[in-house]
Amino acid sequence: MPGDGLWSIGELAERAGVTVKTVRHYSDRGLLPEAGRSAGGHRRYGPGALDRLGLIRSLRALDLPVAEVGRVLEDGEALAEVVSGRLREVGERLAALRWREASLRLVRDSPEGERAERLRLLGAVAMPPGTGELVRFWRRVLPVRLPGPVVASVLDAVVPGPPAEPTPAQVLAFARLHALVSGPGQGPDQVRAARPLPDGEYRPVVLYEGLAEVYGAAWEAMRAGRGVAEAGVLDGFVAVYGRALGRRDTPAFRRRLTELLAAHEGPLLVRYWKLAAPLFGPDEPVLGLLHHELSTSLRARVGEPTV
Amino acid sequence: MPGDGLWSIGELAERAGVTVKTVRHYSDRGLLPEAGRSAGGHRRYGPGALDRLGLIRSLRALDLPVAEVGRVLEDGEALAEVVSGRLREVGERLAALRWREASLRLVRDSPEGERAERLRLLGAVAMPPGTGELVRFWRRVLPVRLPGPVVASVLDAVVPGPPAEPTPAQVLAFARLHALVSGPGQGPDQVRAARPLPDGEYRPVVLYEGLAEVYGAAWEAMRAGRGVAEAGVLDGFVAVYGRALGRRDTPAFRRRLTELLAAHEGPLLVRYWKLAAPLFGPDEPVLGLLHHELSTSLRARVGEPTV
DNA sequence: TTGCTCCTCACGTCACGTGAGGTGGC
DNA sequence: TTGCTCCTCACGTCACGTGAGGTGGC
Repeated sequence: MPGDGLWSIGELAERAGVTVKTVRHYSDRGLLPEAGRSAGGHRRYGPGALDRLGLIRSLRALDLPVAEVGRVLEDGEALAEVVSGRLREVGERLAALRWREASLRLVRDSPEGERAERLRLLGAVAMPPGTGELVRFWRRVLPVRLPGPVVASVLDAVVPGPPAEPTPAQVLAFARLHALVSGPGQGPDQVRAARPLPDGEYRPVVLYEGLAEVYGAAWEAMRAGRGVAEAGVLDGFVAVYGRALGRRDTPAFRRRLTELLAAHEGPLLVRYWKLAAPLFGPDEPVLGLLHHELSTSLRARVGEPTV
Repeated sequence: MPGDGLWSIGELAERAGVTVKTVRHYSDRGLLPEAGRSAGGHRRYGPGALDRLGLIRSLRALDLPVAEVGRVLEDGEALAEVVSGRLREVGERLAALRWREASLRLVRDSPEGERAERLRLLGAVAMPPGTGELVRFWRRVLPVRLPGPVVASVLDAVVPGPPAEPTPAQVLAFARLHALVSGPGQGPDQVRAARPLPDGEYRPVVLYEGLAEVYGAAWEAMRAGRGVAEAGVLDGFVAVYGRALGRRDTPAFRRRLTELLAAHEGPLLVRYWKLAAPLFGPDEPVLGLLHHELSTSLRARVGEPTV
């Protein structure tokens, strides 16, 4: 029916640079209205169809699902919302793909003998991994009576976030951390041993809030190039334990504290911090390391006269 | 049939942390052999099934298609190859997603009035865009008689590669470049006008090989903090045109050359280089800019006595 | 009349998940 | 006997591409 100013499906498809099948698909789904049909049942398209088809293709190029494209066509206002939603989704897929790429590299570059075990480790974590398991672990480790807000801020400081652009080494560390924390070997006994002091002997809020402050000071000292365990910080460290235990800072208390700290720096937490350390950014304090430095310095000084 | 040391599908699934449907799926596809069936037709699994299922899940976590998982299970040697293939694929998907993310941001942050046009521009390029259109453009612009290797090295220098992690601005520049180069307004006339000199008046190989060297020297001068158009480089620039045209470097030739260069710095290439410049890395020379600087300096000096 | 276009089903893609309708096993 | 598990189809997902078998339009 030439001369009616309308196009056949083939003419429209060619002008838009898509296949006839694609145009038919959009027509059937209602995205691209036909001006009508010829006597023989052939689709005919009006003058607005080419622009509309172009818009559909542009939106599809952004990977909007056809249904969303339909929404946008019906209501131009919806574009911003739909695009934001897509951005969120694309962000998630990017995170997953980045994690997957690092995992594949890890497997590819693993020595023969370690491959099987690493595959097993990787199979046990999501990509990207959530922090749920780590959080649950710390909730078990932390003293039961600690109030919610304190727990939240501790969790925030001790649970590393999955890096946005992980290296294979970080993927491995995360997988191992996950295995450490959710595998066997962290039953009630091990978990209890990971607590800083035996339950019931101290005031947990005083200890945790005090330690947060001391770690902060230690971190500042470290960034400023001074020793992590300079005298003022170390005194603060001892004072916090003193307050929590209701004891004064005496040489005897320092010796006792040294023993306590040594007894509770068990293999579970040592391994935790070893794995977790490289997962913190250069601007984030690694509490486990700071704690270790403080404990070690204290041990070295015990017996020395208090300044 | 308890006591036979075998597991039902449900027992196996629970131990592996997957659904019964998933196990059935792998069994049906031959990845996970059944030890046999019970009298009533229920699947029974032997002791190796749990490990095998774990391996399947690990490989699936790396997003190997089930068919590839099957290959790896049959032939452990195939793992390296399959993983490499996957890495290639993941790399491509990452590139596409990064491009898509930047495109979505671009659309989201576009002023109302520009959105429609930008959508149209984006719809016309692949994500990530290929360089095919740009290459075809330059093949039309370059003199016909230029030998293959020279063409190849020119193309390499003038066609920007799509950045691996594009910003929205770069996505827009690339889309505009694409439109510039493949849209209307670059028919034979415009393309001929984009050539550095009228055909037949000069020796193209001499010109292009010479210019490559001069641009290199200009780039070095620029990186070293000296002027792009310091005397030595500028003399070289003139000399190359002189050799190509069979003329000596005289004040008259310099004036003539200035006119030629001005006549052929047409809007097509000006716009090309304006769009392309931000698509080159900081360590890559932008030939169009260097050329412009050299031409401009020459124009400024014409009339001055040759040193 | 001969090609070419266009029509409408119907199926495949990928790795399962979701039923439906029926049955085995403790 | 009663739940619970397990069985086998069959269909849906997503945006088309690929036929098959038939017909309109120049």
